Amino acid sequence: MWTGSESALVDLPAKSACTAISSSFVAGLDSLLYACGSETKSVRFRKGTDVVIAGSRPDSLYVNHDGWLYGYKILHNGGRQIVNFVLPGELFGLQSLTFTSSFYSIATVTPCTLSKVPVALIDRMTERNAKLTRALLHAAVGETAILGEHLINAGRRSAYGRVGHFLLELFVRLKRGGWTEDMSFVMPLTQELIGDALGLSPVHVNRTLRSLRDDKLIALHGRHVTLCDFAALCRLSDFEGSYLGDQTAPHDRAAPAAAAGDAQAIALRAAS
Amino acid sequence: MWTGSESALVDLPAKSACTAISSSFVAGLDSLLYACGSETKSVRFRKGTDVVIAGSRPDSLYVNHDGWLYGYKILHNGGRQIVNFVLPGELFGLQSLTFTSSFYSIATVTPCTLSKVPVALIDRMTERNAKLTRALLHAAVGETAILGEHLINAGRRSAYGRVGHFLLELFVRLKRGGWTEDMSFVMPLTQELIGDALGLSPVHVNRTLRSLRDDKLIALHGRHVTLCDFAALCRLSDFEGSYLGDQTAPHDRAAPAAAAGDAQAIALRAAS
DNA sequence: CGCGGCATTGAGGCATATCAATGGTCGTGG
DNA sequence: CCACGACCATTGATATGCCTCAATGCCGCG
Repeated sequence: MWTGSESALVDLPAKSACTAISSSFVAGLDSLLYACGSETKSVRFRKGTDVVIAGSRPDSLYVNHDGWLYGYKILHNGGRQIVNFVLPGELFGLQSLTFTSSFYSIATVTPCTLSKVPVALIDRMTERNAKLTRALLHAAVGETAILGEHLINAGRRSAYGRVGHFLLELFVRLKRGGWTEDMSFVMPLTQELIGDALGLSPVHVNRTLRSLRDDKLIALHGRHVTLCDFAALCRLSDFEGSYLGDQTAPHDRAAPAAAAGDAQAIALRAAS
Repeated sequence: MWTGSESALVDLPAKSACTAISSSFVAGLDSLLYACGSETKSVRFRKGTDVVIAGSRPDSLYVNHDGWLYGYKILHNGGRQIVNFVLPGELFGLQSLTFTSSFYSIATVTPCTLSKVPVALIDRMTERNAKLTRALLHAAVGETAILGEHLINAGRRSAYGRVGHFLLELFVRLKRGGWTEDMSFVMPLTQELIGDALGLSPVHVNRTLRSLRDDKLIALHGRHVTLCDFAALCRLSDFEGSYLGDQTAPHDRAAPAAAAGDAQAIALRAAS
């Protein structure tokens, strides 16, 4: 077992917020933030606090610069289901554009710096600015792709497959923003959180992680996760990452010069 | 057991396609269909056929007029997960706007009349028409809400709760389009399809339906489902239908004259 | 009339949940 | 610097919800 200090790991490694935002697959959003800086507030939250409460009237869309959050719902039998994690550089709260109340609570896992954009502002801008609206549309569609994959996870995969798939997805999403190092990353989640995301009990998450470790597929050192055999993990969990990346809009496909990695630049242009 | 002829049930009751479409919560789309009728093709599919194949390059967005379809994915262990059902008056294929390949196959349950709108056309229109783009955005966000609820279903509810929740959701979604009668509706699904949607085996779906029937919560007569105790069903399955309806956009909330039921008219105006 | 698809029911097995106990690590305060 | 408490990971033992296999019967259709 790894025994070094972990204090530096709870607060994620420092990175330029700018890098984190622009690497988001909804990168168009940072143009938005610049365009209306006066109405957009930067806010900080400590770890373990609720940013949005289920049932309340939502009034903002958020860009998460550097922390981890999760959206969840409590059932009346006491169970909790985590619907999605919000990683550094990703946004959340799109539902506030369409619905009059929040379905999920959103809580922080780590300390977070968030940009808070009033819905009213977004609403005003989308009336005129079709390109911004398109960027938001792509973000929403990207979210459906991720949720669909989570549904497949919970519905039809074994615990082994679920945990494997989960780690692979985190890795790919973090890699986009440069939050990985080689084949490893920092995961500030408890096994209970993982269980609530995958529909497993915390002790079974523990046993499953142990199996993955015994099978030399992953390595754990404190909060550091290393994927030792990426290909084998993909195989056992039916992971096929295209639902995460490859965010090239149809009209961009026509321009062969635009490589997949340019999605960021494209979205930037789109929201100008 | 109900023994009447079922031939009329497999082909769902005839209704004006126009009614069906405009009752969709993405009602803005029918304006689109009118606006560019020449490029939009109306197509028919027999029951049990694939409309979209997973992995292929998607080139169209579809409006489903009168049938039932489902989106699914096959895992390499042979399992199938159904991600969503497409009911009469709903649209599908939004992912083609953002991704270069389809993640799911889409198949028909019943005969279907579909309007097929080329992505290129949508793409051209969304460049200029912010209101259409907003309608699509709202459709996409609505889809995330439904998928999130399905995830909660598969992850944290018992079989009993899942089936109950599933029937309630179908009822509410069908009711929007006028496809219900009192507390009952026609459900052209096999128990195997239900199982693949909920992450259950077909035999367990059968036993669960029997329990619900024994408990006088539902009644089944052939393909007719009747909800005998709506309130009790909601309680046991944590059902709270606001994630389905209530699709009032933020800027519409400001106008108190716009009741929830006017969402249709609003979207119509929006895409004009 | 026979065949195929689907619902139904029983029996037994397995994956995962639940309950319970232990120990490690960290933060806090004396 | 040490003692304490909170939180989390870990492991064992037991319980159970759901799955799998298997057989039967119903119904519609060719």
